[in-house]
Amino acid sequence: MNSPRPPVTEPGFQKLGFRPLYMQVRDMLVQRMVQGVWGPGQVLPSEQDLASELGVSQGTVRKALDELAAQNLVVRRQGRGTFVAEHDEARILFQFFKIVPDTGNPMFPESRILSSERREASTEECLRLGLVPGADVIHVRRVRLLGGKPAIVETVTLPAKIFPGLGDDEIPNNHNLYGLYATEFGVTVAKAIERIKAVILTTEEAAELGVEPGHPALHVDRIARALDGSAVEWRVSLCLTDDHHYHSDLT
Amino acid sequence: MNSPRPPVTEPGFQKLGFRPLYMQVRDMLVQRMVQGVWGPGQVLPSEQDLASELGVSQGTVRKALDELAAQNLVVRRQGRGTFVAEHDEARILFQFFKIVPDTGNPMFPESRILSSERREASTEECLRLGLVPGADVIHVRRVRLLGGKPAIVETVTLPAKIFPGLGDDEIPNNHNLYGLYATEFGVTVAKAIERIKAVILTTEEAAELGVEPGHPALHVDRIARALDGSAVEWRVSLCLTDDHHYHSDLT
DNA sequence: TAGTGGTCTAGACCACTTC
DNA sequence: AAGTGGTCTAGACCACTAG
Repeated sequence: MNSPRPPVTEPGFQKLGFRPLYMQVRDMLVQRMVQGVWGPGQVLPSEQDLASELGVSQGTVRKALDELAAQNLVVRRQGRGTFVAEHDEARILFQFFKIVPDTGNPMFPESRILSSERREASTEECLRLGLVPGADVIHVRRVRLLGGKPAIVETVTLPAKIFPGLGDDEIPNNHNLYGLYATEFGVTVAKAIERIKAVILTTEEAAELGVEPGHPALHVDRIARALDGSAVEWRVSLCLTDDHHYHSDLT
Repeated sequence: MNSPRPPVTEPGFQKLGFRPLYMQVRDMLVQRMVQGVWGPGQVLPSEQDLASELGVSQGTVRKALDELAAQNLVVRRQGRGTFVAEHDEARILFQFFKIVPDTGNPMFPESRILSSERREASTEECLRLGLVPGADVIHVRRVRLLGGKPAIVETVTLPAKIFPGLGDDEIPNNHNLYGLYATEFGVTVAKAIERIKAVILTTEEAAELGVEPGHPALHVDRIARALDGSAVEWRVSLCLTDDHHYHSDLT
């Protein structure tokens, strides 16, 4: 990558070390985003500049950037440039928030923090978040409102190590947490996996949501991962589905 | 597309009629699959052959095929060729069947047909499937088993017009319906949208699944669409989530 | 007008499969 | 050895944005 003829296809290394150039470029770009060289919302160098810096053709840089755009890690804007993706409400709404009204358009929920505390991680929390035993976690419980009515109660568990100081101050209500992770802690949530079950609400849960005990709800268990693939959040949401549903695209 | 210099960028048409060449190529390839020129599992002409037939460069054909591969409509195999995607169990499992065991690998369910009948579509069925009032539909009810135990009971509603003769004979148990649609009726399911809610099973539903009444379950409402975007199936599934969950990738 | 991403081309060579 | 898709390059031109 640092000589005009890159060493990718040197004889003797074709089998073992073969990695397409554009993948190497893509990985390096991700690495720079992880390191914070380019932060969310900032513009990347132009394709030409990246190409000449890396000693590859523009087409190779383009293919790398196309993949990052497909993963929603960058946003391309013709005539302006390529930007590191932000966790603004628009992105959250289309990528990470799957509860939508049965009729009408998706909307961002209001939020009310119920509690937040810091404590030692349980065995299960260590397992799910990939923590060493004894590590600390931060717990946040909150209710989220849709159309003015409580619709979701959720528990968010975070490794304290990568969110230093979180919870010492008040956590803002009505905040987009992934935006907070990005702006305050330099942590970019890149993808997540959810496991969904149907459950019956307990008396306490029902009270928090303002419905009678015995009401059914979706139990959504999410692990969110950063750019480098490490788990940065475990979130369990209980969602009422009387006026809303979980939207899933099978494409 | 039929002359060496395609008319895409003729002066005077740049604004109004502008459509990138590769999109035109992509749409034509889809159209040919819709028409059955190339059926599921069959190999397409090579990129070079398509390029010279259409009077474009290989790179343009490649970009069109790359998009189709990203949509799972074709499968590319280096050294062999590009094939129209099939609805084999592997594809169903990774693209259309989202209920997976809590521990262990995804598996394809057994199936038991409960009933099938043909009747006039209700107002709601016409709405969901885009049918004209008075059109006929075919109803199939079946129970699906995972690990030998009933886990899903579902109702499948199909426009009779595009599945002529279906239900006259016995519908095979244990069959992959999307494979059946493709091989017997030339209908390729290309994508689907699911709306998921949590519900309490009725006495009858609970009996069919072998659990006590009042049990919670996922209510999965799916509209499946063919290559041309028309709705070809409405499926409502009630899924037990005691040993399984709905898997959702937020990528 | 200058600079960016988007499209399209032509050609070279590599990796993989099949005969 | 021949044919396929996969990678990489170099260069031209178009569409869009901003100063």
